[in-house]
Amino acid sequence: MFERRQTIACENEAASVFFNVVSGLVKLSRGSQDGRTQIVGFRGPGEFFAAAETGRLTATVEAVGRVVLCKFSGARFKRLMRVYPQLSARLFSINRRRLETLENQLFLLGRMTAREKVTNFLLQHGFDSIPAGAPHAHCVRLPVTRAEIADFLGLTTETVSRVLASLVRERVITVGKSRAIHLIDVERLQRESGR
Amino acid sequence: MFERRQTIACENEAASVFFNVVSGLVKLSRGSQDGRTQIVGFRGPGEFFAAAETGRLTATVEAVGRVVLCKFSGARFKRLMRVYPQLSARLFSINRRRLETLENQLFLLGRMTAREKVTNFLLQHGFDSIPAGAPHAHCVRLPVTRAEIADFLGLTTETVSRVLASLVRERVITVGKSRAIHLIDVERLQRESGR
DNA sequence: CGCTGGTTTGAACTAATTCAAACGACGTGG
DNA sequence: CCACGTCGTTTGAATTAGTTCAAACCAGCG
Repeated sequence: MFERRQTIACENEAASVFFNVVSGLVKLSRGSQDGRTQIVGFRGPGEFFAAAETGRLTATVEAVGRVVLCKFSGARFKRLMRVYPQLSARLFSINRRRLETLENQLFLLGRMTAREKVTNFLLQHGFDSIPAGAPHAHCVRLPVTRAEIADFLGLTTETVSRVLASLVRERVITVGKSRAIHLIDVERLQRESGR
Repeated sequence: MFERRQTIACENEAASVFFNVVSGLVKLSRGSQDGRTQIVGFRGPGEFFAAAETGRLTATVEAVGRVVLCKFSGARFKRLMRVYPQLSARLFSINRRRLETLENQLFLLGRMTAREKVTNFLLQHGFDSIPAGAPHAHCVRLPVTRAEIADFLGLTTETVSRVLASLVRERVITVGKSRAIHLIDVERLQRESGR
């Protein structure tokens, strides 16, 4: 169990462990000395993150909100792998999917405009998005701050804020209190999301 | 066997295959309708690329120079997996390493300056780099064009060219004919490579 | 010798950043 | 319940890194 903002594990930290997210959301990020950081992924309920065979984390893990985790030691995890052979195949296919996700993100970071980045984010990360009654009014509850969105998209908070503001002006979305965002014109978002 | 510029397989193409690179270099890339492309990786001799279980490639594969490949059909590959169980473990750990590489690339694309991107590229992709006699004069033979470097680093050819020019002006590197680049001041490059 | 594909260079432009300030939401404690 | 402080968000103005467009240049090659 970790509170908002708490660091769960650090980049390069020696730790032969496997964590499963029970509830809440964590972010995995890379940083440089001078303070720049890039979020390389989020993990929600049912998802996991783990140290490589080398026993080192490739990213810093931090709680986005209140988070409950289930921790397996390296040894215990190996035991599980032996008992459930299909687990190994499952991990393999999850890793494959993650590679694809990261490739997508490479295109996003390297080739998309700020607007495209943000619309993509809105469409993909409706973390607990509710496809509310009306077909054209999905509500996305974003548990992350503008700064975190920025660190994920390779932008600044200001730019994220400005893009959202312009989307509001154009009646494509509306932003409510406490990080709620309503997607009004999903089709338009999709058209503008590039790719 | 494929010649320079030849497309070996296309993004989303249905193809249950596994390719091993025997000699030469291929690039994996993602593209959008409007022509933007982002290279998501290179594969050199001894490395492989394959379709996911879904049987679709996640990227377009193109020959960088003349390339010799060894192709395994999906069925044949599965047979190999059964015969050599350690192969599966090996693939797993390679995928893990690839995840880490892509995470690095995310930071590079999202948070580094053009200069840092290029210096990183020079240091990492000495494809057939010769640690020549002198300790401070590594020679990198780049088999890729400026445009390809740009597509890998999320820049334009012009920017890549300009950064290289400025590195030459500052006597950190020299560029020879036919894509040879000599790294004069490796220490400086490392210092400037960010991270 | 003259193409062709790749590279370099310059000048103008623009998307996104930086810096600064005001604003709003939310929880805490008086 | 309200005042206060903190943290996050928004907005504006100025700046800049990188792009775009255009042209010249260069190397390799038939």
